[in-house]
Amino acid sequence: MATDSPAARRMREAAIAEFAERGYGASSTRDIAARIGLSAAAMYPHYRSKEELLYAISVDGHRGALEALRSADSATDPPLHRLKAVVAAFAHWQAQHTALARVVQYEIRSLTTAHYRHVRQLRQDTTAVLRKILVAGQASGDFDVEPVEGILLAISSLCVDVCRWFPSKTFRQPGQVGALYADLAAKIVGRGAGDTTTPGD
Amino acid sequence: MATDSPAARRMREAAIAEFAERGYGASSTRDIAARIGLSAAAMYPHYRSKEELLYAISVDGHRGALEALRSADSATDPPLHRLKAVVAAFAHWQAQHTALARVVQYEIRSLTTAHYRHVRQLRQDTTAVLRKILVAGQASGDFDVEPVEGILLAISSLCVDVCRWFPSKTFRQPGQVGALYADLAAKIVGRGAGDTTTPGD
DNA sequence: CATCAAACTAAGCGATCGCTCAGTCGCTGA
DNA sequence: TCAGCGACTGAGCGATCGCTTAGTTTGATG
Repeated sequence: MATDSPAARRMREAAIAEFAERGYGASSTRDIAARIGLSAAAMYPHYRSKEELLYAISVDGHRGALEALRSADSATDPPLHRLKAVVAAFAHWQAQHTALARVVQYEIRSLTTAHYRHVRQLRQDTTAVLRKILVAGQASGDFDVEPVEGILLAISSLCVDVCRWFPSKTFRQPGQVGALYADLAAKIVGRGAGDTTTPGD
Repeated sequence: MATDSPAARRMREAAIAEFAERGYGASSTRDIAARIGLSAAAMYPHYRSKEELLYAISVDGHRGALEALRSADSATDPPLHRLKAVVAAFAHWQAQHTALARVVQYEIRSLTTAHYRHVRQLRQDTTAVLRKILVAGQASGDFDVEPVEGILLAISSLCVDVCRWFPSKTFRQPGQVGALYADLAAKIVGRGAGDTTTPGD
């Protein structure tokens, strides 16, 4: 399907807003189409079904987040610098793309099993970026991250959950969240008093 | 309405399972009733509407979590001990009541504005339990939690998000999560090497 | 200008939604 | 014993759901 045409893109944007606001199950294809002034049937030249629209959004979102993490990382930097950069980028992305992130995080249960499997792979790729850094830091002695999988889970969880509450009364700018979370991650891995510079913010 | 009768309770349990699995908007009153072998109309002697059923569940859940935090706290203990106890209880509750917690955290958008306001108060009460401890620890010099609202948000967020991923491959028991998160909270407030005992696990 | 493909609409399909209503059933207190 | 009441059912209301179909419009291509 031609999911890269301007109309298809606008449909996705409308659907992101609708899905984030009401949830996939409570959103109607009529309301989504109406947001951009089209009739209910206008979706079907671009997406085979409502679920395929969700799938396209979900893949887009997961790829975007993964790309944000990867481009924030630089394997030659010291572990703490890498960790802070990647955590800041992750939290920043979730805050920057709140609506999309909510769809990405909360609506995956509505995907077909085949589509879910693809998306799950992208999620694992994302986690892997952080895991590599933690393992490297543990090996070099820069981090104290035992148990690694637990710390990894917690740091990921922290970043992912940003999309649930952002923006708050005290946090309105994605950069604020990125900076705070980079510092928190540093504290968690046992180097709170170390490098206090946060790349990317 | 007689929302404390055995039938009403069973309806809530069925609805929790359904709402957690599919989301409020995608759940039907027929499917909920069918879970306990009743007809679609059997809900209405107990709840005026589907939304009131969600509201009853939401209030129940928020009260339960709040009570778990409060009964884990003891104002005479040292701040670090209090923090670890309350964080452990919070994370433990989210893990123990995954389905209920998901409804509580993700479906509040489907409440009427009046019902939402009530529930929001309960949420603020819950946050207040943690805030008191952080402020006390900051005042006594036990904690380094600047900015307080940021640290508070992060610790709360960490606990709340447990319901999204629990159980995972490496974390199957609520006590595990409680213990890990108590240690993380201690590291975050700047006393990772201090008291290593975690009450309540 | 004629042709064709793709985007889009109006209408409507069958299914399902939340909810109502008339009536049945079984329990309870006088 | 029996009137009354609340829980519950089966049928069904009007509305809305995802999606299909037939037909119109538009813009690019020969």
